[in-house]
Amino acid sequence: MAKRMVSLKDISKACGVSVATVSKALNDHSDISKETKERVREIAEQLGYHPNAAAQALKTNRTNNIGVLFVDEANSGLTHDYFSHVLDSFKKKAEQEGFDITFINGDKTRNNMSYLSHAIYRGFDGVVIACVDFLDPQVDELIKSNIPVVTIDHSFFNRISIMSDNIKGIKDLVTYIYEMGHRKIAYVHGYENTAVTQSRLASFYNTLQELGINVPDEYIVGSPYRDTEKAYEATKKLLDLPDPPTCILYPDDFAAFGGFNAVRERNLRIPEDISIAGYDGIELARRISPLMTTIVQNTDKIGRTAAAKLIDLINNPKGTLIEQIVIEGTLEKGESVGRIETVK
Amino acid sequence: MAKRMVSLKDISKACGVSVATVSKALNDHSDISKETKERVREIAEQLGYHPNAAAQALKTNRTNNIGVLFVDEANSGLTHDYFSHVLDSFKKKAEQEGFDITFINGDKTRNNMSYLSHAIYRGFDGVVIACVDFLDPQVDELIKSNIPVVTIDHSFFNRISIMSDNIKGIKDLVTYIYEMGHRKIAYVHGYENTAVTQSRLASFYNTLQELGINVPDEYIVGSPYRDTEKAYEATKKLLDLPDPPTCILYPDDFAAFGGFNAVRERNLRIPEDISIAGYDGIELARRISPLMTTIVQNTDKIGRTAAAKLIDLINNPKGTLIEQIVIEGTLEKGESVGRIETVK
DNA sequence: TGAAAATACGAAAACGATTAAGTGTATGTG
DNA sequence: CACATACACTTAATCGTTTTCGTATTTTCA
Repeated sequence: MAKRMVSLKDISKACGVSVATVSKALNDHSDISKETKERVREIAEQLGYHPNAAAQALKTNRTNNIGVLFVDEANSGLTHDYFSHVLDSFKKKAEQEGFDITFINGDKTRNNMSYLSHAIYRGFDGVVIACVDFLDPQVDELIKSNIPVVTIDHSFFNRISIMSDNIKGIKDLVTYIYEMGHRKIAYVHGYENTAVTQSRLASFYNTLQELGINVPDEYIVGSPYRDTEKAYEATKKLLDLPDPPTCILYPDDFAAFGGFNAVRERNLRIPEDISIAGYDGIELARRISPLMTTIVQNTDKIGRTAAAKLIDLINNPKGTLIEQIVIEGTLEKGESVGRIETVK
Repeated sequence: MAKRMVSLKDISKACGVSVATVSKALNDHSDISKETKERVREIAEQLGYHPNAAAQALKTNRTNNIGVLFVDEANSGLTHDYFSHVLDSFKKKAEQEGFDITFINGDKTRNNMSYLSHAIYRGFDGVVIACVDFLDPQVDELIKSNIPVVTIDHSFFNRISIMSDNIKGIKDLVTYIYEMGHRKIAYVHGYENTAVTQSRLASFYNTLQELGINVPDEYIVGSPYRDTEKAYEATKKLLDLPDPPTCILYPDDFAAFGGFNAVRERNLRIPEDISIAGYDGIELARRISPLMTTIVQNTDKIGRTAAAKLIDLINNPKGTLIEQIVIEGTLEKGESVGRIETVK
């Protein structure tokens, strides 16, 4: 950064017009003649001019930069399969619209900045939040600020949120499992402090109730998201039950692989002896045989919609309607849930 | 962003001192009295002051922002397991040092900005490049610019680069396989236009030669990185050979799972009937049984080192020595390579 | 032809921060 | 007591843009 940048002033000198004119020419204002515009642009090109984002931001209060807050409990936002896909899609859409993406973090080095402080400091035009502990007061502070915000997988009063359709997802999954003949269905669910878990669990109960099936309490166990080890242990307990389930649902595909391990350890076959279903539809789940029965999240649409809505809100702070958008996943039948005789 | 920010001027008024004094107080300059500093800080806090990154950047030519260029052939830098881990580690280290992370992209909306233009526009203090087509002229332009650069997994004359140790990785892996009794070892390698592939392939040949084993040409086949399907097909061909290998290496764990599929389809057991080895050590490879025999990349160290070196270079543009740093992975023995009788 | 309107450009302030140089006061020194 | 030094500030310029308000020139049209 040692080299001085070429600025409007340099172009102005080279062109013999004022700085104001150069600025307007480059921004295609209507009060500059065609000839001048062309000349200015040409010289700008020759001189290797690049606008200075900082100066622009300072003057216009617009950074064309979106802050991203992605922190999960394991502190691995980026390596989280589901969220990295969502983020990737978000990023693509945002870039198409001329926005850059910068991560928000609670800066420890400076004045121990809060998320909000950081966002203000960087002057983000808007912020997308996902995969965080929504109970964190810092997150709350950010959400309640007057920076345009979109949240993913958690809804807030008076904010735009994009949610994957967990109700329908679980319903589709359970219904399919039911149709395959299963009546003894267990659910290793993620921990319940999140909206996601709550809706899935509710949907699980509702769907089975509608189907006229009752679920023994011991079929419902908690295990952290993305934890193969805990899922493995939970699975063994389920298999040891006097009346074990014929099919087990997991919080996500990762955890479901833990289930695979437990089942194989018992020398049981999937899906002949026991059926397993995941959630999310991560790449490997759809590649490793037996192909996982799962709900494939539409991460692409989630990310894209989040970006579109946020940008909409940025450009139109008053006119954009606050809504909660739900995006459906699709059932991937796979091979890990098998058809069984309905004994009943 | 409608609200006007509280600026130094506001503090200055409230404190009854000049703006300069406020600035210096906040930056802990030595020519401000202790009492004034405290008073200024207190009032700044009360007023909810946040520095303005744009103004600071404009004045100081420092953004405390690092640009990240991550684009792979599938255009999915973020969802790429290995790189997302490296990036995550890079990000953590950079944040610790007070830097933010912003993605570089070839902006289509503005003047079809090149990577370099984008970097200049945003005034990145430095740039990290990985996972890209290093033959792309735009990448070349960026690397040759006078912006501090660190590259990952590709080395350039006169630039700092961080590379995972592919030579040693393959050597360790092959040696282990040899020690397990295997003499007929095939290698489904990634495509050869990258430095990574070249060193691995070279190391494969060298190691086996040192061990006194010769490799039939038909044991060496190319297949894209992270492509289970192609690896699956390649594996079937290898298994159909008149004298099939007893162990197959893959470009990465993803591809190795493709091998798993092919092997299982033939009703062969891993590792009793055939052995398989991956590369990278992705999470699932170390969780799904049979545990994959693989080289676990030290993504944490790679990312951390890249960040440390880049920041070093930023703070010390002349004094930092240009070097190529190689970071070793570790052999994960796993269960997918079995011991066999050496028939010879 | 003369006034109004359109056209093309410029001057200057402003955004929020940093910093070199200058100013006035208190303290120390011989 | 005179002078140098240290201390604690302030003044003012500056970073690169944008934008409001003028102004000078040309065009339009009754």
